[in-house]
Amino acid sequence: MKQVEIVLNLFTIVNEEVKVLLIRKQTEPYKGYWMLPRVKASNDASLKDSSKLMLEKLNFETVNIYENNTMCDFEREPGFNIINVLFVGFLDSVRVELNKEETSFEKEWFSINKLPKMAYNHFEIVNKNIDFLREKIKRASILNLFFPSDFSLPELQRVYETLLNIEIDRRNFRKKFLHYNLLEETGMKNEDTNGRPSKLYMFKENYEDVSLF
Amino acid sequence: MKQVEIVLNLFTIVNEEVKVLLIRKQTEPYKGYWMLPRVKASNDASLKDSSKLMLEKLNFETVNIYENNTMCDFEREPGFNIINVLFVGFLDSVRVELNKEETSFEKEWFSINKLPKMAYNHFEIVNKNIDFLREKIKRASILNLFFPSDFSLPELQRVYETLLNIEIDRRNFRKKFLHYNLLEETGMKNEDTNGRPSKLYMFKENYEDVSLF
DNA sequence: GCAAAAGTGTTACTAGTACACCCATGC
DNA sequence: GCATGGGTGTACTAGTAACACTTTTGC
Repeated sequence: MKQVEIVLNLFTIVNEEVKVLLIRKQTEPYKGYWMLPRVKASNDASLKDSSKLMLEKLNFETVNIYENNTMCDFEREPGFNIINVLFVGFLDSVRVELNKEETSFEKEWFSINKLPKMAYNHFEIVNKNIDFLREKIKRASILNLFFPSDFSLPELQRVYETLLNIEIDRRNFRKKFLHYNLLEETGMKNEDTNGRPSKLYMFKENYEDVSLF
Repeated sequence: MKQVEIVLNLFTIVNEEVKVLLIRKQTEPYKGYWMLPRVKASNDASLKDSSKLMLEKLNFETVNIYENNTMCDFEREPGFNIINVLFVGFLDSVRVELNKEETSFEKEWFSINKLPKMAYNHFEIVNKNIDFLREKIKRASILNLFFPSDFSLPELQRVYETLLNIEIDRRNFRKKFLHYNLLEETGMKNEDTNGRPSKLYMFKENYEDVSLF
């Protein structure tokens, strides 16, 4: 037998820490373990549509997700070939904050450095997706999907510094993104800060794909 | 119902043209059309293993293949959700030459600029995989998988010039690859040429991932 | 010895890095 | 008015791009 599972891996960055959204498994096997949100691939909908439905169940509606790859969990059940189709999304802290409300299942954001015991091969999956993310932010190509709108350059910089584990000069970081003509100002400012409010940006409709790091 | 198909997309470059391997479909639907080699995902083997089997059937044994992504062909048959798992490989002209022998099915290398009528969504798949390839050769990360050994720098350069549709200075191209310490000489030379034989190289076991283009 | 393709080094320019001061806001 | 974080310009350094001649082979 064969089974196709859609696995959703949502990332965010809070206080310089990369975090993933996990939910608590309520049934055996692996009862009480944490896992990535998942759903069986529907026969009546495309993979993308099924994953959108899953996002809605988690109360995220405006998150862009990106299909990464598949992973075969051939070991899980003898005679069963389980194929995980991986979707990755990236949320800013505002969207995470809006999602604090109660759900029927336990959910929590875990730092990728302090992951709990996870069900199935989900630990492996998270690591694969982190690599995917790390690689993707090195080029401009799909950054607009990960960062839909309303981010400040210091915020964006923290994402880079955290994920790539490097330190970047603020002025040079600005220069890079503005020089390559990737961004436009929204005209808004982020006032929820101690110091001077930061300008908010969004990616342009069309920009050239360049290598950033 | 749900069905998982492994689709194999082999590329090569001959005379500055990017080519893909297609086989002729012998049964309805799309009888007589060309298609990518494919196989149903086995219940008794991982996706990777199934794809290796398919390679053997095509008489390619030493080709590295790389999993790209999935594509959902939800429209193909009403009530059927067909999930294509895409594998991509890259062959040098020597391996292509070795594969000229007869097979029970018709196979042919088509230039990506002159593709024939193709079955299902395979045209779309080929284009997605070309983009994948194009993106991958811009970084060092998995170049060693695409170019396992025994290539000359002029050959490699032609791949870049063709796929990226640019012209590169020979000296600067060499400098880039040698400076980043990606390659080592095999000590062999390619004698099958008109002019001076070219040194053959291979990628080192370990090299740093850098942005090349 | 001539045609064909490969190998090599130097200079000019462009892009990236390092660095310090001023600015807007909250308390 | 001071603490906090954001925004800006310039000089220097390193990496990329442009360029011509020599070398090795086959015929």
